[in-house]
Order: sequence, then structure tokens, then C-alpha cells
Amino acid sequence: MTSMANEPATSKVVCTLFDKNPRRIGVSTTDPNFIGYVNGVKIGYFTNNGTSRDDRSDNLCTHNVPVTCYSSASLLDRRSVIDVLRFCSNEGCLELGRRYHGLIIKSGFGVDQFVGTSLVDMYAKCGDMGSAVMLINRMPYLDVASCNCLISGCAKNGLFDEAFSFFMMFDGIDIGPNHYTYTIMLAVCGSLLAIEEGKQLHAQIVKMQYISDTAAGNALLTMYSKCGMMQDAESLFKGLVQRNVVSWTAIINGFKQHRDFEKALRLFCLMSEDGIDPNEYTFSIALASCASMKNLDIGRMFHAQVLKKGLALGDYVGTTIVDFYSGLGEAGDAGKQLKEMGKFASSASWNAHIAGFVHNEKAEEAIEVFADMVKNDEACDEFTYSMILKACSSLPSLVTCEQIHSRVIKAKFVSNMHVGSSLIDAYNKCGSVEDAERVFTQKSSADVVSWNSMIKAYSQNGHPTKALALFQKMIEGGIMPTNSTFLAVLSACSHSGMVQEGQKLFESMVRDYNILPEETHYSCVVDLLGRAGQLENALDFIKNLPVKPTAPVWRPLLAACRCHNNLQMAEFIAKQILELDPNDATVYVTLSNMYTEAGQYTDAEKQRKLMTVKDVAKEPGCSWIEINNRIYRFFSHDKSCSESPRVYQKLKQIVQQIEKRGYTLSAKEDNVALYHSEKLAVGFGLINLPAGKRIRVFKNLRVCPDCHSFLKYLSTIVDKEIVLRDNYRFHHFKQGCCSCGDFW
DNA sequence: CTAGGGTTAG
Repeated sequence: MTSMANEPATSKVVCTLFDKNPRRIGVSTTDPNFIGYVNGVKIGYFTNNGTSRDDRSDNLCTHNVPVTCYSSASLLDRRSVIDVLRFCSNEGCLELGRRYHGLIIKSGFGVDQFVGTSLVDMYAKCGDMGSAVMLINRMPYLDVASCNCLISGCAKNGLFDEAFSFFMMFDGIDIGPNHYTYTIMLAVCGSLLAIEEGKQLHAQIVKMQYISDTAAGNALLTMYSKCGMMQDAESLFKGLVQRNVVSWTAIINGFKQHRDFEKALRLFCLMSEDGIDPNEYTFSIALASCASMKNLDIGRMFHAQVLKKGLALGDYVGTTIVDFYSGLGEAGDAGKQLKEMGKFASSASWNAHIAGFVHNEKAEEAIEVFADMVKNDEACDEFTYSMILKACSSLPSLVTCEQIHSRVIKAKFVSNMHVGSSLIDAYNKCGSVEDAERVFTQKSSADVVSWNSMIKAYSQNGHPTKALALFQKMIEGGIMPTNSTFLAVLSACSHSGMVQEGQKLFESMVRDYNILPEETHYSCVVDLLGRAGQLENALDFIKNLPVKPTAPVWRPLLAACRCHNNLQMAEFIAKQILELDPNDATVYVTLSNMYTEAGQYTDAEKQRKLMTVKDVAKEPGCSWIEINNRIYRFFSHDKSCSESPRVYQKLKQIVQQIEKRGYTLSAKEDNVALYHSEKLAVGFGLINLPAGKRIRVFKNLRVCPDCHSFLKYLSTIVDKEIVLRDNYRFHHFKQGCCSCGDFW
């Protein structure tokens, strides 16, 4: 045996093996996870994970399966055997299929080629590839249908390299691929974005005269559109001998996937003119397009159409409707749809409702729906946990986060990429780097997303050195960084004044990792230079960008001008930003306050007037107050809070009292954030906050004694409901106070 | 008779 113990064979290795006229694939009898050997060399590795849906088979056994299932073997007939196996394949009932397999062996139908193929298909579709391969090897002879089942099984289980290997097998044995085989392989190419291989298959299809087969044509169409070649897909579509509803759906979905929603909807109309009726697939795509376009009217129209056709309660269409309404903030309609779906609702439908609340920053409502979902015994999946953890981060609530974490552990989702990284993110946002660290180290295998989350956690919680060290470790571990990785390390450098490191990283991004910088990276570099006071360098950087600078690229430089008192440059930058985004309230606030501090009161007032005339100050979640020619802006994640007159009065009172006490509320900071956590207001922006940074105070946050007493003072004047937690950590720490940035 | 093509969400 070779030493390839834990890695799947690559198609390259396998292809060369198959080139040498392979005879037979074999399977290990001792290790159920090994799929097989060719001429004594292992070619693949399967994980036997087909048991995940077994909980469903008990129900299905008692309700939906033909009676013969329970009858003695002698009562089985060939027809129903095949029917039941097809049923198991479609529903993913592995356990039921296994039991049925036993009956089949007893009855003697096991030797039947068609029954054998159905069995292979059942195991493959249920995810038990080990058994599928074992059966293939025991079949008296292989035919194209059984091979297709095997290849299709690989493809459905994400084993694309293995699918290719088995496809190559056709060259070595007497049977050849047929049109079924090509459709399967085209789907594999689509998933791998393997356009070259796809084109080769296209050529073979033409040569073999399968091109007139509708399914093959549709598979080609999908392959091209998945690979991003929409022009080829469209011309292929136009040239199709026969366009059925699947062809139309495929091309419409292609344009939807590439975010050309208008074109997608235009084609939807053309389709009806062509006399083809849209079905549930087409409607799902159309509704999802409306959701992405944020077009409530057209979406409602589609909703009406599916209602009329009686398709509105199906899992996919129904869920898309929930998603459509909740994504547009129409939570009422979303909830109504979910309720109407009743038992037809799947976990996806619930997830869509939760996601809508999370995206619209209504974390509490999201958690309520989650509680409802649990109460309804709906199984939570990776999406549910990932979404609900995002809700925890925006609250932010450590307690809720811990509760969800325990559910995640119980449901065995910690190792899932999305759930794991959301967990790290959530602990990060709740201020507990220690917990984030624990999740990260306990994950059996870390994926790049989790590495990114952990680096970001260090970076955002005042551990820039740790962030960079972890980045180094990641590179040494051979993990390819992504653009988010660089965002995290660049911001770590920027917040800790490591200008040179930051610049080096930015350069290596393109040079060593071939990652094209985006707007956010440029913005980070501008921030890096600006914070360090290198205003001219930052300006040069922007001027020399290969693309036209956008408002988000200019903004950090304006903030830097404010910090470093460069009014002249601030005026120039302000002009640039307003040209790109005339409604940016920050610009007026910043300029006005800078003029006030420079004693240019007329100029200051001019800015405030402009701001009022343009009515730009009314950002959601933000209110502002003018005291002594200065503007203070208050942010709160709770819209109703920042917009309520009572709160407005309260805030005004606070600022006045603060000023009366001789404090200058944020000499360099015009934004004051008001956060709530678990019904407590936990923080205020304070003196000398770096621009753009809003403070959050959590129980484990490191606050220096000065700020602590200031925060305590604030808490006494704000409101009775607003109480600060008294368990800050008070010891010497190496990184700065999260409030004022001072070192203690 | 057995195998194939199009749908939801981080």
C-alpha cells in the first residue's frame, strides 16, 4: 500500500493510471472509507457520511412507502423493488434503502442488472459511495447506466476529481459514454469552472451527434453560463433545436447569477411569448431576481402569479417569497408567507425570515423568530446558526452568543466553515477575544475564513501584533490568504501605527499572492498613512491609484486631516468627496467643527447651513445637536432610540452637562455612539477617539482608569436605565485603552 | 425497466 493515507487522488494521478489500461476497480474490505484501487494502487477516498438524513426514514417508512416494504421477501416484485429504490434515492433515505437491500438479496432480485443499477444509484444519491462502489464491483458486468450512476454519485457528493477518474475509465473498458454521461460530466465541469474540459466535452457531444438531445444541450448551456461565458451560453441557447422550459430557466438563471437581472426578467417575458409556461423553478429565479433588484412591485406581481398557479406554498418558491419580502424589509408579509406555508416550510424558509431581520439590523426580532423555529421543532442548520450568530454580534450579547454556541456544539456544527467563523466573529464583536481564540484552536481543521475571522478579532480588539503573528502562521501553514485576510492585517497595522509593515503587506498582496486590491484595501492604506500623520503621502497614494478614487477612499484622509489639524487639505478633500457623494453629512460636520476650532465662525456656520438646507443630517440611526457652534452627532444602532424626542433631549442634556464639567467631548471626534447591550447602554464616544472609531464597552474590555471614571460619570447623568457594568479590568496592559488609546 | 438538464440562504 502507498502512503497517500489521507488525501483524495487528483485527477491527474488517476488519469495517468487509467491511461495504462485499467482493468478493474477494487475496494478495501478493512477500511470502509477507501473506495478503491486500480491495479493495486489506491485511487480515491470517500467519507461515509450518508447517514445525515436517516432521521427522516422512520416517518417515511410508516407513511409513504408501498406495503411490500414490510412484506416477506417472497412478495416482492421487480417493478416495486425499483420503485422503492427510486423513492429512497429521491428522498435520501439510506437506512430504508439498506433494509430494502437485504430483502432484495433474499428475494434473489439482486442479480438483476436493473435492480443492481437502482441499488448503486440509491447508495450514491444517499451519500454512501463506499457501498455504491462495492456493489459496482460485484455486478456480473458493467454497463453504461451503472457507470453513469457511479459518476453521478461522485458528482452529487462533490467528488469531482473522482467523477473525472471514473469518466476516464470508459476509455479502458468496452462500453462507451452516452448522452447521459455527457450531461453528468458537463455538470461536473460547471461546478469546477473547468471551461477547457467543458469545451472538449462539447466537441465530443457534437461528434457523437448528441447535440440534438435537449438535456445535453441544456447541460452545455448551464456549463457555459456557470463558467461566466454568457455570450456563448446565449448563442448556444438561440441555436438549440428545441427549447423547453428547462432551457429557458437555465438561461434566465445564468443572467441572474451574473447579476443582469433586467435581462433575466426580459427573457422571462420572451419565454411566455414563445408559448412556454414558467414553472416553479422559473418563478423561484424570477422572484429571487426581484429580491436582488429590490423591486417590490414586480416581485408582488410574480407573487400574485404563483398564487394563481397554486405554486406559492412549495418549498423553493415559498421560501423565495419569504426571502423576497424579508430582504426588502417587509417583515409582515414575510411572516405571513411563512405562516401560510405551515408544514411545507423548510428550515430554509425559516432561515430566510431570520436573515431578513439580520440584514435589516433587527437582531432581537431575528432571535425571536429563531426561538419560534426551535419551538416548532424545525431543524436548525448551518445557515440558521450562522445567521443567528450574526444577530448576536450586532446586539451585541455575550450571553446569547454563549447559548447559541452550546447549541452549535450539540448539533455538531463547530467545524462547519460558516458556523465556525461566525462564532469567532460573534465572540469578537461581543468583546471576548479569549472565547474567539478558544473556538479557533478547538476547530479540528481551520479553513481560510476562520483564519480571517481570528486575525480580524485580534486586529479589532487591540492585538495588532497577535494579528500579524497569526497571519505569518497562516502563510507558513500553506493557507492562501484572501482579500479579507489583507483587510484584517492592513487595519491591524493602521491601528497600531505600523506604517512600513502595512505598506509591505500591501505590496506583497499583488506581487506574491496575485490578489487585486479593492476599494476597501486602498481605503485601509490611506487610513494607515493618514493616522500616522503622513497626510501628503496619503494624498500621493490616492493620486497615483490605478483607478479613479471613490468617496470611501477619500474619507479616511479627511478624518486624518481632522486629527492632525490640516484645514487646508481638509477643504480640498471635502471638495473631492462632495463631488462623488454630495449627501455625505460627515463632510459638513467635520468642516464646520474644524472652522469653529480655528475661530472661523462664519465659515463654520456656512457649513451648518449647507447641511440643513441639503437636509443631509438625517441619516438613519443618527441624530445631531449643535452646542456652542459645534456639532455633535449621535449614533445608535437602535433607530427608534436615536430618533425619539425624549432621547434627543436627553442627549442634549448630557452634552451640556459634560461641557459644563469642563470636558471637551471629543476634541477630534464629532461622532458619539450610543450602544445598547442586553438593555444596557454601554458606551459613549470619548475624548480623543481615533476618527471613525466608536467605542463599545464590554465587561472584559480594557479601559484605563481615567476613562472608566468618565464613563461612570456619564452613566450617572444619562438615565436610570442606563447602567454601566462595574467589572472592567483594571490592570496594566500593553495595548492602549480602547476608549482613549492611552497606554497604562 | 436502470442513468441526465433548470430553483432558496451565509
